[in-house]
Amino acid sequence: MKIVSWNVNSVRARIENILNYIKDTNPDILFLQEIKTENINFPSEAFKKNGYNSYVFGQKSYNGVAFLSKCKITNVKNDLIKDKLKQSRIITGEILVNKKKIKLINIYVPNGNPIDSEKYEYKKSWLTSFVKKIKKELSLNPNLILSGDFNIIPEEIDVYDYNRYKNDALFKLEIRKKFRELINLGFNDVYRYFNKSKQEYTFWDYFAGSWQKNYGMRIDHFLVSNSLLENLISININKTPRSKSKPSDHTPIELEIN
DNA sequence: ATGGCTGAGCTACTCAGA
Repeated sequence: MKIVSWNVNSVRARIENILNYIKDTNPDILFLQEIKTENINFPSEAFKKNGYNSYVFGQKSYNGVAFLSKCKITNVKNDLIKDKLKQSRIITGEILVNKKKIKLINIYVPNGNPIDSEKYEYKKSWLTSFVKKIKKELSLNPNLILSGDFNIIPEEIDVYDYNRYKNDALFKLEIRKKFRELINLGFNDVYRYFNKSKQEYTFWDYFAGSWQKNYGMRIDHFLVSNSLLENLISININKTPRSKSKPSDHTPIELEIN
């Protein structure tokens, strides 16, 4: 089973890119972030024609997350944590794989820049609530797949020049510590599990030729709980969509499990 | 290099992204 996470930076502006990607790679489930639209304007019909059900937690203009899935996702919810600003950043659901009930958690973590603003405080408190909730979730169901745009660069190797990001909300130590807290609850950063020292990215800025110069960062992640380690087959950052015309600034990360 | 693009909402421009 192939599960993909992709921050599409507007589902409506990206519809052609997404449909082309789906036809090329044939994933079973997609976790989308930054769909930037309300539920009513989500292009569910276009996805339905291509064999996918849509499960949407939208918001006007900003944020918004969704699942696309060939199979049914059950128990879909938007209320995993209480979001202080009522932004659409989490959607969860359940699937059955080889008799294992797996909970899917799709997230779009606040960016948090600039660090001397309320936005940074929001990111910190959001992550604190989230880590706390995930600890509880793990005690209820040990089989968790947690993925999305974390807006966290885990380590120095995960960005083209970490010195430039020391005081950035994506790389500040107290933010990276939140990521480590999650891992320490009993998760694996799947990309790093398979690639101990490889340097690859999932995001490149639109400006200053960042893509051409490979000035990127790895901020989109798949975390799976320890109980699912035996089910992992592979993980791949697929850079092709970022090279296309009118791309998202993020590219998909693809997980294969059995 | 704290923005050089890009998208949404809306029709001139701000806000947000990372």
